[in-house]
Amino acid sequence: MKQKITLKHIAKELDVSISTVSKALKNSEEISRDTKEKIQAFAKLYNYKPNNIAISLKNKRTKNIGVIIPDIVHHFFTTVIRGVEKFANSKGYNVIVCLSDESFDKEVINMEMLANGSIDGFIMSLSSGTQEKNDYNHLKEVTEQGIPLVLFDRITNQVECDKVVIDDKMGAYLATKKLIDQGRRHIALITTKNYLSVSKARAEGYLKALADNGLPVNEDIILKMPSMNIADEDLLKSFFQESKVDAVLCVNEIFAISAMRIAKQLGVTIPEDVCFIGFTDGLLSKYANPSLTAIAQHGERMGEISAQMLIEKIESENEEESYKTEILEPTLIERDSTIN
Amino acid sequence: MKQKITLKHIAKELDVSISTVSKALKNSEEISRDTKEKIQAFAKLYNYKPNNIAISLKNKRTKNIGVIIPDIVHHFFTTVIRGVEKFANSKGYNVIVCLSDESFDKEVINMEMLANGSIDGFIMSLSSGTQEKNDYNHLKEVTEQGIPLVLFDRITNQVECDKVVIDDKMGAYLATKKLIDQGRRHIALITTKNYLSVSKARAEGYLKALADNGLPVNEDIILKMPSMNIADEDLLKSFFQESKVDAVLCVNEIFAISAMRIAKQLGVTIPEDVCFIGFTDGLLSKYANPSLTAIAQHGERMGEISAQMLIEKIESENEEESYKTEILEPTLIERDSTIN
DNA sequence: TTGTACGCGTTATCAC
DNA sequence: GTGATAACGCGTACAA
Repeated sequence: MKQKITLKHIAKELDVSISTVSKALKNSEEISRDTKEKIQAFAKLYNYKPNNIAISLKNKRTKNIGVIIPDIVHHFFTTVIRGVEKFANSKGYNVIVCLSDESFDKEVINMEMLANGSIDGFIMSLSSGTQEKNDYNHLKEVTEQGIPLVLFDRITNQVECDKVVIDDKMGAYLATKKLIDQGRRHIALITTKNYLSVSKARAEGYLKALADNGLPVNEDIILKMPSMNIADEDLLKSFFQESKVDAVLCVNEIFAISAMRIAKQLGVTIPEDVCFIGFTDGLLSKYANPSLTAIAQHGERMGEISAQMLIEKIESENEEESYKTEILEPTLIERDSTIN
Repeated sequence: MKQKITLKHIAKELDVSISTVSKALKNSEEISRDTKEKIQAFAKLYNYKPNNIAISLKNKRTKNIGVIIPDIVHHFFTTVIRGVEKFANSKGYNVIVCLSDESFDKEVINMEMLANGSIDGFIMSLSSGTQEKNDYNHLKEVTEQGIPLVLFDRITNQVECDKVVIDDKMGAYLATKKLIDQGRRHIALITTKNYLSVSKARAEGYLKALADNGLPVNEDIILKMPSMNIADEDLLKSFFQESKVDAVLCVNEIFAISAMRIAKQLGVTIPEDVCFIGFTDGLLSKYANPSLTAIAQHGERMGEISAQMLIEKIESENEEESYKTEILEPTLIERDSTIN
């Protein structure tokens, strides 16, 4: 096992001082060509690489960014990570991923763990637990310490920081509008209990589209699921049995896929009898049968933008506190679950 | 903006020495009750937390583990990350995720980036680029430096380290056997060019099952896709048009879903005309229509085991080099794409 | 041209 | 009971 080599080792071996070695390796003009060549050759031979930790301690820069997300099975979050990783890597940063598992406590623990010097900044999306509890002190503490923070997708306006979202309201509006334009009049909304910022915004868009087109709101066809990750199939079944609907808008693709399946089991023809549109244009939407018309959230782009905003903040000298909120436009991807 | 507070600050503020503060905060017996209380109260008030980086430098332990995977859109890898994160977190470790993007070069860069002190050990799955190139020097260098490494799923026996895999051969065997038992005789295999270790093992299982049951191998119904991430639909189409098959085994679920769709478009009834089985029991398999019989790879479990093996190595004092290979048993999850 | 000294934040050892 | 010192690995201002 060949030990990791340090400046000190090289210095001793070549009988020069540590600082000479340090300078030589940075090609400093102060050092003679001879010694530089000697040292550089030696360093290369033994594959010297500076120790990141020491450099971090010195510079107070870790070149790490912390990403805290509620869950990693949601395809959307995966694409965001990808975007973050891509941009961050291109700027020489590593990505530390922590999962809050939708829990307030885990979110707090993860943040504290990373905030003690492990990272230069945070990119995060709030856990449902946090949004439900409506407690953002852990975020505030972090920003007060001067650690840059970018919130994406599930955000709060109770914390001052950079934010990246898609226009969820507009997305829902577009989708609902499309359904209305196709002559649908009984449009259901399948969502979560609405403490989630995104669910709320999506419901607003849905309601506004109805209102703008003179359609009444029917609370009976607004279905609220207990969990964001899995659809309650019994609920769906009784829903489709009892309600007369001709279109369904879902706040995520798992709900949409599950709803389509239950509907088909009950003899519904898609899209003729009932049209479906889901949020998040993920793999499931693409490969569903029929394929699902979806509102794309552009996760990868969101990740890239978040990373870019964060790194700019990290690397900017001036401490003027100005925060931006970037709003991305959602896109409707039309597939076979609606009529073209 | 309240700056991060250090031992030095506390020491100056309370007019004691740094070492006294350090000891007091660790509740050392050496320090008088009075000073301890004073210091602890002050530290708590200003929310003192030791700086991770400084501790890392001192202990030569970062409490970070590096995970390098080819891609994050494959559901399987996501579940592995989850397992790793779960176990690692419970032991106080953070997870740094890097994506090699199936590229040898990126894999090397990521490894080098992390190997210089940022992490205590690696968990990784080889990129296809690396397996194709068959060059594992970057792995060897890392292990020679004494950095523990656990390979999972896509492994190589050219590097000595801990490994975690499922028995891919057995999985393919089980699946093929099941199809044969159902009376299928023309069983296709949809795979990748077989430099990928897993594809190779799966092909072996498939071939062995055929041989054990006296069935001939028909090279014409072994279809090799150019990419692991996306199925070439034209290839699939001409394949189903030209070949007479009554069952299909796919090395991943994207191939399986795509194949099912194309087959259906061509008027095939599933599972009566053709049965389908796919590797990786992911969301797509579960939500497909018909739902896909799948070979579960137990990604989360694999992640947990990898993390456990790695952390044991990291924290073990003795340097005896003994490496284990953990082989998990695959499970066949029966759904509607095969006859029950 | 090279070397010394110091600091980043922490802990451990030893001296007072 | 408290404090000074060295060390982890590196970079740099300053001295020689």
